[in-house]
This record gives sequence, structure tokens and C-alpha cells, in this order.
Amino acid sequence: MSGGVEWALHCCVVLTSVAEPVPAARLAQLHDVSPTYLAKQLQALARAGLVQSVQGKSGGYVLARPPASITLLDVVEAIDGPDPAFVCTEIRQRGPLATPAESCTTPCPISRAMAKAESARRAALRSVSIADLAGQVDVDSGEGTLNRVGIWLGADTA
Amino acid sequence: MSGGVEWALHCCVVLTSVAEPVPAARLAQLHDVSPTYLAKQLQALARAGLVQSVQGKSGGYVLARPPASITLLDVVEAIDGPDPAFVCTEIRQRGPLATPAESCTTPCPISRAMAKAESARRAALRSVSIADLAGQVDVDSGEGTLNRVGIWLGADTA
DNA sequence: CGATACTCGGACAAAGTTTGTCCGAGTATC
DNA sequence: GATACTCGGACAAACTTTGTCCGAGTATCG
Repeated sequence: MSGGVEWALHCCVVLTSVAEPVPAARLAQLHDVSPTYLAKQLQALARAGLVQSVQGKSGGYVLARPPASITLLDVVEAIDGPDPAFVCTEIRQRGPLATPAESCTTPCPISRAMAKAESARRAALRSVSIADLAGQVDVDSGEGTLNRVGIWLGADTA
Repeated sequence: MSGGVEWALHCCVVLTSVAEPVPAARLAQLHDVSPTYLAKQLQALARAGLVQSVQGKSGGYVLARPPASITLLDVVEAIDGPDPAFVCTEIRQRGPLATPAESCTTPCPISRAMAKAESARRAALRSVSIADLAGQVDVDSGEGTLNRVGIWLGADTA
């Protein structure tokens, strides 16, 4: 899995605490990561419609929807791509004992089992929203934690 | 995910229908895939203790345990590796507003959510055995299907 | 209203992982 | 005891992920 998923998720969480756009460089500074590479991830989020990009002098990124309506799955799919990790290549239709194509109306048992596992993972990811995560942060690290981050993000470059 | 997982799973399923060792080359012939690369996957299965390798003239691979005791998760981990796809790099401990290390006694909310999703996937994979898959094949493609494959595997090179 | 400085956006390289291949070590057969 | 067939790990190619750079566009400030 792309490691950029972690960066993107943290960005989404901290973005819940701001109203004004935050530049990618500022978010990179906060997390101490490569500014240019983080920019790429944010572009992917923008393409997926999760964040809105604002150009110009005081531009940056803002969440495009309410945090409660953005799920973990949305972010993971935006970065990693929507395709499932396992892809069935129908090898049962190959080789000397190949199953004839007309008998392959349903996916093979292996494909079905893998799809079920993938489905379980996706369901788990879909059940958690960015708002849930933001709430957990304040529970873990103290009430005003996220708010302080929001203030820092809005302040001038330190 | 490694595409070799599919090959390895198909091999395990067909190996339920034989008692004598089957060479890697024969399995590759059956599935019409690269013999040398399939050999590598089978080596991984052998290292994980799922199949037993027999050397010498009439050697090959046999399942090392009863098919009902080998789960999908076993095979996936043997090929893809045991590490979960998502790894938390603790970026909350980095940057100007870093959370002090002594406050990081529990994983961060993001890490927890991802771990839960991974756990759901693993549980789904663990709930299916090779024996289950073999049974499904006979349901899907007819009663003696797997048996015929077993006979072909044991016959001389065609 | 115009120059400016700051923003995003996509095109361009480097690194790591997956995929694929090869030849040598070892053993049951004959 | 020679032989032929097997596995096993070392070796290269292709692709994805990671990381970098410069150009296009827009709100700000004079």
C-alpha cells in the first residue's frame, strides 16, 4: 500500500480545524515530510473531490465536504486507487484442462473468497469518518489539541 | 498484492487431489504459467511449512498438512509476507507541534482504524480453508472435476 | 488597473519491489 | 555407481512507488 495514505489521512484530520485554505507547504512543515511529494497526494485528494484547491496568493486546500461525510475508504481509494489488490486472471480457463468459457458464468471460488475479504476490509474503512478520527484525537491528546493545530496552520510561517 | 498469490492458491487446491509429489514444472504446465516463477512461489510455500518438497527423480511438492487446516490467510501471508499493508510511521511525533513520545502510549486513531480494517480482512481470509475451496470447485464445475485433475497431474508428461 | 508574489498542477527522474530467468546442489532411480 | 530428474537460491528485467522540478494561473498590494 502506498505510504502516502498516512500523510493524506493526517492532512484530512487537521484540516477539520481550519476554515481558511492551507498551503501544501504548510501541511508538509507541520508533519515534517517532503513538501513536493505531499503536494502530489493532495492533488489526488483534489481530483477525487475530497478537498478543494484554492489558487492565488492566499490559496491552499480546504475540505470539500463535512468531515462526517468523508470516510477512510474515500481517502484510501483516492490515494491507492479504486482497484482491489487481488485480481483474478482466470487461469482456470488456461492450460490443457481449461474450463470452457461458457461454464465460467460465476467467479471461481478463490476469486469469491478474496472478494469477500476485500469487501470486509472496505466495510471497516467505510464505517469510520474523518470526523470520528478528529474526535478521537482530542480524546487521546487532550481537548484543545486539534484547535491549537488549526491556529498554528493559520498563523504566519514560523 | 503479489499476483503470485493466485497461482499459489490454485496449486494448493489441485494438490488436494493427489497423494504422490507433483513437480513444479507439471503444475506450471497445468496452469500455463511461467515454470520458473511458479517454482519461486512454491519455494515460499515450502519455507512457510504449507507444502513439503521432495527431491530426487520422482520428487515434487505435496501438501504438508490436511487441506482443512490450511487457511487462505496462511497462503497469502506465505507469498505476500506477514507484514500488514499499512505501517504507521508515527508522524505525530514529528514537526514543530510533535506529540511528546511519553504521551504516545497507544497507537494513534488512524493507526487503530487501519489495524481494525486489516484485522477484518485477515479474519475473512482465516475463515476459509483450502478444503472449502476444493469443495466449491466440485460444486461449481461438477463432481469429479478435481479428481480428473489429480489423475492428469500424476500421468506422464503429455 | 498593473506588477508581483504566492499558489496549484502536471511533466520529469530515482529508488524499491515485483516479476521473471538461470544455473548449481542434492537425491531417488535404474 | 552413473544418471536423470528434482528443488534451491543467486542473478537480471520491468513496473510501481517515491521524490523532484518547473510552468500556468490567480488573489493581493501598490
